[in-house]
Amino acid sequence: MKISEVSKRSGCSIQAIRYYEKEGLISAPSRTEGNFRLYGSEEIERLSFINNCRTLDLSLSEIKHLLELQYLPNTPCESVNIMIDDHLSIVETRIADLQKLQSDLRKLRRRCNSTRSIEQCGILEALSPDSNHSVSDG
Amino acid sequence: MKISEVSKRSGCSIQAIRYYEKEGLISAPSRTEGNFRLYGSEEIERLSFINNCRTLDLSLSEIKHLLELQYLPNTPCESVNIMIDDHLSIVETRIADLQKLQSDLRKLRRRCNSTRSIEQCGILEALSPDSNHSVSDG
DNA sequence: TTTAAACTCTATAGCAACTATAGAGTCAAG
DNA sequence: CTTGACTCTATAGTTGCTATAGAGTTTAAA
Repeated sequence: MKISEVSKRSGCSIQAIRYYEKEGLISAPSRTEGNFRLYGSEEIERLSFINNCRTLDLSLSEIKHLLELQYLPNTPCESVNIMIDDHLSIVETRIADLQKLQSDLRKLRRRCNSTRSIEQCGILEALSPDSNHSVSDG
Repeated sequence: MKISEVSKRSGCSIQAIRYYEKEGLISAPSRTEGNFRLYGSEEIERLSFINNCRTLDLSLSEIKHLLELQYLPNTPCESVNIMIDDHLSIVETRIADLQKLQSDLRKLRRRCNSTRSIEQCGILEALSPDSNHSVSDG
């Protein structure tokens, strides 16, 4: 299979596949006489795995770690669990941060209706440093 | 004032201040004989404004737009409101995406307890493409 | 057989908003 | 006068790709 077929079957873009090769997540495949990459079906599995992990926003280095673990089938899988837990807590933190941001933006938005001038705009006033109405207070 | 003082008072890092100058968010200040940047208090206000906006995750180009509007005090401020609304909807989408991710990760995590081997790990199994348990299903 | 379309290759730049570093110069205090 | 703190510019690095240029390869039709 050439790269475009592998791309379709694995869900990874062609550029991404070449990038993963460069980064060592997949090994360099054989080539045709004309220097085109040639893949077998194991590559599709591996790339699909990578794609699944990317869907979950795991970083390439985390994925690399998971791929390496698959060559050590008797190792305890605790580090996999820890990785997922760590990832979960990052996601939780990000959600909380964004919810704070959302609330700040909503408060800010309430400072203005659309009929004013820039000079009188409550939003710009709230963003200004000498304002009594800071970004975060209600 | 030299740059480190402005940094402390505005909340922007020294590198960030130089970056904002390069990007045209603040104008190039005067210099000492020895080529050090010298600022007045208006720069602190402007940088604090920028910092407030960055806290709300507004992009530099959005901030640039807001700064330009301040020179047009009689313009209607509708575009400010629209910008905040647009920003809010981006944040809302991001939160929803992350919540989906969080739920997927939690489901994944439940596939494994820490006493197994890599070979038997339910997490790795779920991430594999030939699995009947895809990443997203319960 | 030619030729054009479709595909692939490498290498490089770009994204966003900085941070970090190197190497050099400037300034203030002791 | 020297030492340490500060500043300067320029460049690389961050993350995971995408987009592009310019060149070569393959395939199918005319």
